Amino acid sequence: MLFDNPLHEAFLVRRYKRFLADVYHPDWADHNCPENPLTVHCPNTGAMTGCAEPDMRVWLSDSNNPKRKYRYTWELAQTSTGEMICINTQRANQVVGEALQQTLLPGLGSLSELIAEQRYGYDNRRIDWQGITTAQQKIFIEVKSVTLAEGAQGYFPDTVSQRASEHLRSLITMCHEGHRAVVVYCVLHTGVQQVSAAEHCDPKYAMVAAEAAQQGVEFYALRCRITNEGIYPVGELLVQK
DNA sequence: ACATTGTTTACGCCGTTGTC
DNA sequence: GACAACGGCGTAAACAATGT
Repeated sequence: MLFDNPLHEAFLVRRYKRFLADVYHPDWADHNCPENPLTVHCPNTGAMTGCAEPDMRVWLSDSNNPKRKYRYTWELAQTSTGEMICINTQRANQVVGEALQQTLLPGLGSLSELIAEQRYGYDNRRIDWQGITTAQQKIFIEVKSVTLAEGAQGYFPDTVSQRASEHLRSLITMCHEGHRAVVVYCVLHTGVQQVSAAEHCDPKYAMVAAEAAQQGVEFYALRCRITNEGIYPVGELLVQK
């Protein structure tokens, strides 16, 4: 996934009201200090634990859309140790889509008829990706973006997420109905070498994840290269049980 | 039109208080 | 005693910006 234009560097002042963040850059005439910030759109409704610390170096995309209230979109953040994090949750689905097309997750095999955001089942829930395996079996893929790191260990979720547990329940149902059901942790933090369910953030999710694995739901993690020019799927990472 | 999700505002209900 | 007014509490709706 290539950004339309090179991203603009800035520094974070604060993130607030879910969708907003204030940033500045010493070189910008109109917004050169934290006291006189530029407000940008924050496309992440989650907790963003460790991704939104004051003074973090961040990168913005320019929508070039005159209809938007806030022209710039916050895409990346850099930790104090230089690791890159993508905070735009929409990117995860795109990058996983590319990974599926490139067969970068060997365990899934080569998939055909990939459809995004398809509705499924009695609860009419949206599933991130749906496809057909080489064995002509239906496969459903739920993408979860991993941005929380403690050292090289990545975790999902970064806060209690009832929704995430509900998604796992849906996947378990899909397994029972004879389909393949998969979670792909899209690792959007370059410091992460392995991924596991975050028992310390959401014990219930960890429990349901273990149950899902038992019931046949498959778990994969995707490593990504993240630069201010694009986000590229690289290959598989270990998911710890 | 719907989704994202935590916060804020609005509102309905209940029990207490004050007044006639 | 009857009823309005009010505070507290819990729930529901609105809100923030954008993309699909």
